[in-house]
Amino acid sequence: MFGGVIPNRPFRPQPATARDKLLEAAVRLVRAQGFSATSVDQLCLEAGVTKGAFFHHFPSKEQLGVAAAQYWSRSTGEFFASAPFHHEADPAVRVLGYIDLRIALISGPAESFSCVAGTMLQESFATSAAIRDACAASIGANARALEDDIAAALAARGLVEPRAVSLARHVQTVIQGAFVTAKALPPEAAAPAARESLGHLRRYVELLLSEEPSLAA
Amino acid sequence: MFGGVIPNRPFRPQPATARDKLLEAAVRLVRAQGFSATSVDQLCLEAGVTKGAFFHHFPSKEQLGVAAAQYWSRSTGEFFASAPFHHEADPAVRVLGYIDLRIALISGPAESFSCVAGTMLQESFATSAAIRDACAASIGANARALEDDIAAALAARGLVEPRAVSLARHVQTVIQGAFVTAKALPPEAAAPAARESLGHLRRYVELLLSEEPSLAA
DNA sequence: CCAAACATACCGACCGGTCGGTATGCGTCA
DNA sequence: TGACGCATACCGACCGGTCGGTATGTTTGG
Repeated sequence: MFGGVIPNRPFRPQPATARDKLLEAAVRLVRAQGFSATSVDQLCLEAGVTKGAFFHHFPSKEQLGVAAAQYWSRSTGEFFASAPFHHEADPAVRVLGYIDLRIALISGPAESFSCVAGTMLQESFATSAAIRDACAASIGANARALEDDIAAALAARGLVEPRAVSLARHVQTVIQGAFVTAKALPPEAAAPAARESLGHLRRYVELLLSEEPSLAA
Repeated sequence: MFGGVIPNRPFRPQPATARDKLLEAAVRLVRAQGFSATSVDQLCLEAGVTKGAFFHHFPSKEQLGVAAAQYWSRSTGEFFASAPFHHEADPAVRVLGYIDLRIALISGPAESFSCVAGTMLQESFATSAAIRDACAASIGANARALEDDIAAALAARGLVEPRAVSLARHVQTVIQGAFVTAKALPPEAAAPAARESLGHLRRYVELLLSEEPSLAA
């Protein structure tokens, strides 16, 4: 890969402070068992810090959840922002390049490639507005990062339908869905199935962007 | 709608026994706040039964989760099995009819149209094999119910790619993803966004099944 | 020397689960 | 017919343990 990162979780800094260690632990545990099933004690154990350190850095478990979503959003956002597909001249190629990169990042068991924001969103959207908003911002940022390229690609084909914002959201929807249904399969089948769904998404985008303008009318 | 059912949650029987009341309460609460964030006491309160009744019918909270997934799978399965789109002659129309029905069922806030199996799967796949398997069976049954129609529609167009099993799974993936990303939006925007993503799925299936055989080669 | 960065000990509320007991319905046999 | 025996359905107080959170040190870097 590029930038010397670890495929599934880019931009993984050596966690130095107790705060960083807790955020890293939160990413691992939330992916594996969700947020509410993860206790503060468990987070401290996984991070190798004590409870005092936890509540020194975070006023509550909920605030750690918010911070974890932001940490996740920032590190993944930086990773995708620095990906080489942005240098492609054709916006359609950039869009497909993003999807190909997402496919390439999927490997191993489900908990190693699933999305922290999506997982937390699902269980916290009704119980914690702060966590919901942080997760929504993370997924929304991913969609927005795609929107301009999609808009340019659609415009280049003379298409007014679908709207770029809608298609960008759809891309994130399929990615999130792939993470969910992957968890229904045995570990060794999870990644291939998720990649296959993203393959369908890729084909859809390809069909849209290779469509003859006459067919779109 | 058909059969005199309630749109979002078909085949809702008048819950008579404490067991049924608990399963109905589980559907509501799990949709809203997930499984592990829902306590046994809360389930009893919502169902209007006592804790004694709970553990009379279920040996553990985990087993209630399994039963809730099966209850969900059975009631939704019966609903989709009895839907009128099955009477269409063209298998492609049946497939699109299924997607259209799924779109029609999406309304109101996210917790009123989201999937119990998908929600529980996400948080329990690593902590409870029994719940994971029950949820996986529910989603798998939905995919399998589509597979024959998809296979027939693809065969009628002379397509060997994609495989029917893969496309059937993809349909479920997009549906699950739509439920997740809907939760990132304010309640009034959730349903329209979810419908829009299923609209993209519908367009993809349409593009596939209306594709000229020459293009597929 | 003092704040920031931790560690330790502890709290009350709530968790899933247990247990002794009651109400009710049904088959059975004198 | 009716009273007995027994299973099912349900009740609610209670248990040990874990939960998120707090109070109070102790260490450490500037």
